[in-house]
Amino acid sequence: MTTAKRDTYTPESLLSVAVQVFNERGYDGTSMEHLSKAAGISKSSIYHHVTGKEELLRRAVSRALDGLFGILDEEHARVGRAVERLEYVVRRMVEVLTSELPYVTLLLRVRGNTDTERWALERRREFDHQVAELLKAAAADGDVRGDIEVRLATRLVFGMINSLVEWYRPDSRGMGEREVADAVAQLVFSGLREER
Amino acid sequence: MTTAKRDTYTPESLLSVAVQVFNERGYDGTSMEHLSKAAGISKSSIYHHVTGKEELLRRAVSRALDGLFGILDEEHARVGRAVERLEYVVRRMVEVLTSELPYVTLLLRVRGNTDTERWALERRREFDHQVAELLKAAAADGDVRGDIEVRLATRLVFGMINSLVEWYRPDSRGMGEREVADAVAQLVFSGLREER
DNA sequence: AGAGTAACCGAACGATCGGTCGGGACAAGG
DNA sequence: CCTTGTCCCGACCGATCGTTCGGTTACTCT
Repeated sequence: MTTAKRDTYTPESLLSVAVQVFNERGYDGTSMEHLSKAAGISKSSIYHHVTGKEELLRRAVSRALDGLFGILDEEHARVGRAVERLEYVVRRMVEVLTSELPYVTLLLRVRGNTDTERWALERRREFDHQVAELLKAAAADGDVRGDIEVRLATRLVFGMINSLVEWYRPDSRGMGEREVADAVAQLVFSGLREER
Repeated sequence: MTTAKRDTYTPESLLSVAVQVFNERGYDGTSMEHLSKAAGISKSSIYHHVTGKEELLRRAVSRALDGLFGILDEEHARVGRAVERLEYVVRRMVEVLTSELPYVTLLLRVRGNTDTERWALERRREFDHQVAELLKAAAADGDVRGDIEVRLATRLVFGMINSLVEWYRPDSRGMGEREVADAVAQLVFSGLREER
């Protein structure tokens, strides 16, 4: 009944080590040798748990994409006024980025050199597109300024949110997930300027 | 007096080819073979023009950093009200990002695996710091909202601007450099919400 | 105790990595 | 003509790449 204590690797626990190294050195810059040192097992032992380097990448970006697409299935993202659904998605994106930080970080850095990477890029584009549709609906409602093109605004907002992976570290005290989500939401909707 | 026609490579012309490939495949994902195919000369010939792969990276990120730091030396970035200097820097950053797109793209993607990369990261941090000081001054003047921490706001604004390298393509008609700069400035200072 | 298997290892594979070497083609200057 | 220097090449270097293989350890179940 009780889960036996595990002092050996599972594909998942190995993944968490690998993703960390991938993010430090870059996927291409990480050798299986690097992974084996970080995991504390031999290079060949890694292949007992996963089929190879690319499977680790695939598992990682899948997890990130599942988190992001999961947002769009939530009730607050599906019903209600478009501008409010948009704000909900923006805040939830911050939450997913922070909670799944290393996996999303890896996702946002794939270049498209392999089939796995190209698939990840395609899924990302699909997600971006769905959020862009939300922004378009909010603009049609007149709740969002119409003088900035929808695609351009989407990209800039995504750029701001996605930049989280470049600097957010969960341990850095004084900057909780909630504070970041508030700041992003305020900046996105009201901008930097002092409220009039 | 007239410059002789050049049908051979110079370090600079080779650099422009190399940077393009670096940005497509990632620096670590690019081999000297890849570069030689793209340049149309043999692998060994590349070493006639540059000392190696890392020099190409160093030249590229130097060019990008020169462009960015150059902004801070300009008159409008040095004199006047802080909030206006900040807006000027933001707009000029967009201009530099677009005009030096491939070089800045490469700069924003270095991971820190080599001495060159670590130096680039250090210079980037220095630039970010100086812009953060500008934002802090604008906040002290009361021209910028005080409820978002300066460092956090700086990072988010940088995230938005730097995301340009992920999607801006100079050939895409209907989206000129000026339009992007306007959109960024409006979004940063006024946000998405319909003006009241 | 013995069988079965999950977890792991060192050694080695062919391929590719960044970089070196000696020399050939060619134009310019004498 | 011959030299000089630029630009380029194929062949090759030792090192490292991701991966495979044969085999050992150690735990589980009967």
